[in-house]
Amino acid sequence: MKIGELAQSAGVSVDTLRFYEKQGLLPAPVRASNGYRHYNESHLARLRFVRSAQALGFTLTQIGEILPQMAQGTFGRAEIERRLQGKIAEIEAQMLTLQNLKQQLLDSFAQLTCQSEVALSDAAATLAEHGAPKRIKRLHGS
Amino acid sequence: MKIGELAQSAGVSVDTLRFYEKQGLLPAPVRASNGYRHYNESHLARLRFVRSAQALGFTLTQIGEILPQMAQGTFGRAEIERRLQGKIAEIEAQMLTLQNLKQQLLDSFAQLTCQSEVALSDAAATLAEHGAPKRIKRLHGS
DNA sequence: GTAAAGCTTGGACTAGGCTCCAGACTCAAG
DNA sequence: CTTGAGTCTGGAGCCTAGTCCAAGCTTTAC
Repeated sequence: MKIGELAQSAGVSVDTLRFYEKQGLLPAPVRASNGYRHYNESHLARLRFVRSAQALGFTLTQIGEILPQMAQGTFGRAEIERRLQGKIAEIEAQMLTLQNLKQQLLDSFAQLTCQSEVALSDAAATLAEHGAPKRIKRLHGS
Repeated sequence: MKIGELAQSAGVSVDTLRFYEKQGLLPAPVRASNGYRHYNESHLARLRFVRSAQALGFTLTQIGEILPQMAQGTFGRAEIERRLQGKIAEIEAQMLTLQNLKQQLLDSFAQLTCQSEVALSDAAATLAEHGAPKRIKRLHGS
């Protein structure tokens, strides 16, 4: 399998594949005499794992930490459990933040419909004084 | 008001103020003969508005679009309403994504406790096939 | 008088995950 | 043979919202 074919199979770009290789997320494949990378099924499986873990909210860095442990087999049930729990807690915290944010927007909206034209400004000012959420921790990239 | 005083009043760093000025979020203040910036109350008000809008989930870019319209007075109730609605919709979409993500993690977890040691991998693979959330749109910066 | 704190500038740097580029090579189709 | 698509490399650039730095000025406090 050449790089374009693997990219196609997995739904990623060839740039992404070379990037993953550089990052150590994908093992360097054998090279044909022309220098072209040649991948096999195990690369596809690995790539799918990386993308899936990413979909589960893990960052590439975290995935990079998980991978060698999995390969060594030292990655037991307890460890997986711990990581999943941690990720769930992260998500719950984010949901709470969003819930607050939404409520505050709804409040602004309520003020707006029954008050004045500068309600956004007012609501925002009020919000700022009474302590708004500072920032939302990003789960993974943009 | 010198830059440090404004920063103090608004609870931001002087670096942030210079950054906002460069970005056009804060009008350039008059300079004293020594080159120092001198701010007035309107700068503080503007700054508070920027921070508040940010707290409401708007990005600096979005705030930069809102500001000139507000200054012109062409920014009526309908427009504010529209933007708040849009932001609420964004948040709801994010919450839904997080809800799905959490459910999928819980599923992985369930599989894990009653199946095998490679459950994460399995769960992830399953997730990938059945359509995982691709990415979470960031509400605002890290 | 001297030291510390504050102000000025431009520019580099951060994280995360890619994306794009130039210039050179290889391969497949017509 | 030519053309176009695919591949190679290293490195730069993008995005957000700042933060940090150096080198040099000014102001304030003692």
